[in-house]
Amino acid sequence: MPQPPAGFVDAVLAVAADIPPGRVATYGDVAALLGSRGARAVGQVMARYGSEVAWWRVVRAGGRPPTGHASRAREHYEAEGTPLLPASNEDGYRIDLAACRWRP
DNA sequence: TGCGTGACCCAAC
DNA sequence: GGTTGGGCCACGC
Repeated sequence: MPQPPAGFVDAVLAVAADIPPGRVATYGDVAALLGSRGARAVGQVMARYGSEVAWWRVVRAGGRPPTGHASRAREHYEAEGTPLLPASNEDGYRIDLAACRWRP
């Protein structure tokens, strides 16, 4: 594992680690908790350091899984009992934010 | 110091 | 219901 992340990165990972199993938070929510609107910056952090946290608990607005990782994320959701809903998109599903959206 | 990048978000057509 | 374009932010070179 790389050296300890910088301030913003550490904050993002801390929030991700704070999300309890079976619940999820959106990138925008995580950014808002950090006092910033850099949802993309959060995605950058997850892309680089996501391997060390429950990245699947951080999803996009609308309950869609991270781009290019829908398949792996789905297995974690089913394993943790996260409520999913059927969808006609390529991922074939979406997360039920109304039921499992986490807020501090 | 400055520009390009990205697991994004929202409003509009 | 889907696609398009613009905006925001932190990071790396």
